[in-house]
Amino acid sequence: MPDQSPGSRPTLEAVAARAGVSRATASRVVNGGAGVRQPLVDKVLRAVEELGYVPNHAARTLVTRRTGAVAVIIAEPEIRIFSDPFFSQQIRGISKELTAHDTQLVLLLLEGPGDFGRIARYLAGGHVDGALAFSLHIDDPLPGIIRRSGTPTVYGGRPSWTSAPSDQGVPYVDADNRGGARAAVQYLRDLGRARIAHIAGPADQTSSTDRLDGYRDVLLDADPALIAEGEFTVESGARAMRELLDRRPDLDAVFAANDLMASGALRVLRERGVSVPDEVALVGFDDMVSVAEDTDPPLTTIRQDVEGQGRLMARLLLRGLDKDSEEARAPASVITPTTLVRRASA
Amino acid sequence: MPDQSPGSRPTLEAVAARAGVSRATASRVVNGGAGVRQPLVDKVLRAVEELGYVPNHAARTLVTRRTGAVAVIIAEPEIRIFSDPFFSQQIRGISKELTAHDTQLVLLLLEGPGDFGRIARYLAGGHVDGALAFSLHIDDPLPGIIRRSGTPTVYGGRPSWTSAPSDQGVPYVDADNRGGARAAVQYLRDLGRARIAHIAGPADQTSSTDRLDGYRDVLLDADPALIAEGEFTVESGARAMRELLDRRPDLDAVFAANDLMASGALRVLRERGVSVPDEVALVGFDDMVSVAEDTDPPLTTIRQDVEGQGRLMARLLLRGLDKDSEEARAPASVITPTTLVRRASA
DNA sequence: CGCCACGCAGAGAGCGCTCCCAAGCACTCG
DNA sequence: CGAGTGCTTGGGAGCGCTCTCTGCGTGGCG
Repeated sequence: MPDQSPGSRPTLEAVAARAGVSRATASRVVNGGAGVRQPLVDKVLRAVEELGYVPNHAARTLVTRRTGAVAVIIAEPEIRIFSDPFFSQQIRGISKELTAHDTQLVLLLLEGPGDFGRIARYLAGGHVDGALAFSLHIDDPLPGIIRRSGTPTVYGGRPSWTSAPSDQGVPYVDADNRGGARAAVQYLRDLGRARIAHIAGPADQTSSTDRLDGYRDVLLDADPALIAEGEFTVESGARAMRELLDRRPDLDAVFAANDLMASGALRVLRERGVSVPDEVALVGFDDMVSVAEDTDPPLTTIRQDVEGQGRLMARLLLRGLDKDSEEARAPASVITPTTLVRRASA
Repeated sequence: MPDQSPGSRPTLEAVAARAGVSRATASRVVNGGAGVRQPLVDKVLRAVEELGYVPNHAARTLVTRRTGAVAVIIAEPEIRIFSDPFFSQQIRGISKELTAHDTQLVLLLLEGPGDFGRIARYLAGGHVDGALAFSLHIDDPLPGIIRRSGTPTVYGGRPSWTSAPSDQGVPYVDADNRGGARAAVQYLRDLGRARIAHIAGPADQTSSTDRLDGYRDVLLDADPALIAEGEFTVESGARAMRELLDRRPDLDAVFAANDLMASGALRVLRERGVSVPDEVALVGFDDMVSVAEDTDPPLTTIRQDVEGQGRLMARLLLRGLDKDSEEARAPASVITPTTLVRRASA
């Protein structure tokens, strides 16, 4: 086959010459062939085949002003991205969707707090058509940078400056954290548990606060002593559980804001000889792969479709990008449903 | 008047005009300013600043034939990328190194077995200057595709068709799997264990076979019944452990080819009331974050510097790319050392 | 004081592609 | 039978940037 002729690759010009047509016609064929008569289409296609022609992306971008690439920006401190399959799954979903639309995925990981300048420059440089951004903490400088760069962006997780799920300003995709939390606590209460504690996530993330809100929705008058804060890690979950146990030894249920913390809590419970779910019922959140199912006992938890969220983000973005009417690019946010998964811990 | 009409970004032409120099001079300044007198440099820089000029990447690529981007190709079935922080860490290292060299990271996840064509087209399209590829199983079509595309590539993990670590053909970075395994088994033997079992990984990956080889290096005459195969997952580790226990109830140590399988094995051991490390000593591999330390008891394991490997891969690739002497681009492979981390399981 | 050499700036030619516009052409309709 | 209509096709002008090559100014040196 026409392997790489060492050095330069064939150009459209070459294809056109070989097919005996003009460059314009060759271009039309390569881009779908609309409005070109069949015999010519075939000829061009054959030439493409024979020459092993592949369009030069840079040249195309230069004139069309579309890069066919989307940035995925992850501005998360080292820790979480390691222990959390969350991003991997999210990215998998994004990748699926982008691939289906022939769009490339440029990964932008923030390297330290001084790295925002690079991101800003990159976005401003028009290297990508749009962006997908994650992990916004309160006061995160990223949204400002993104807005200023004018890059169409869909956020993963409700950005902190949006007030309500119905906020129309910035498009984002998020699980129904509040509703899920509500379901979890409701479930515990239906089980007859009366002193339901909550291990919350970091207060500067909306997923934490939304879940906490859900907890409070059900337990309007919850004792503050029943609430402890962790950082979404196993260790912090263990610590929070100890606090809780010390403050309210009489608690009979725990709703942890994620499975990692739930598993930490579980360990502490076991250490202290508290039986789960008999003495204390435990519910997590996320249905995290290779965590929720692998604890002992397996975790009852709230499942969210992380990969689906990734797909959705990409879809929303691409839709906004496709809109030829530049104005109509205001995709609405989407809240994805959660479901309670019953296992043995509650 | 030399303002940006909202929509189109300023070009070099505009900068040059504003600075009162030619486009060529402006270009020189933007690219380092070598051979341009100071006053002019300043003028151009000021113009850049005032106009908010950012070079158009596509135009630059078109003429320089360098994209300033590198592809990271992950051809792994869904499962592992989710449960395994391996890739995340590796990518973190890669990202660090690439960022330091102002190079972008394009993530190429293989979506299903039919997706190789896309990868091939992408590489052939010259979208990237080089590639970093992972997870090659035996008979993986990827290497062929990559080779044919002529894309300079560094592999992560020893590709199966290389025979020895000293193989000079394809540059790769890998941990000293064999040496690490040797150390693990040696350690168990020094502990006085006589019937050391091994839970191996999938036979079609070199990391598995290399670790198995290391095991055999120490236990030259190991009973085949002491070896079971898993798939690097918790569940498969548990299954393998059951097999092993059924076949050789007298075993007094287990070396698992990764921590995930070790943790699965641990669960089974606990279920069967076998005490670890007293009755059976257990050693894992990888020192996987939020696994090795979080099991009960914590895992003694072989640590490898995954992030460092990622950095190394990127560095090797970039070095090969930088070499202006096109011929000299044959970076050697690197084997990174492993260390034994003593915890409670052995 | 004049000539040569060298350093620095500008002009211009593309890189490969898309897309506008006009030319060509077969048909149809009046 | 001529003009009109609608498709195809080709020509050509750039997209924004780099880079070679030329030209000019200046300084050094004979």
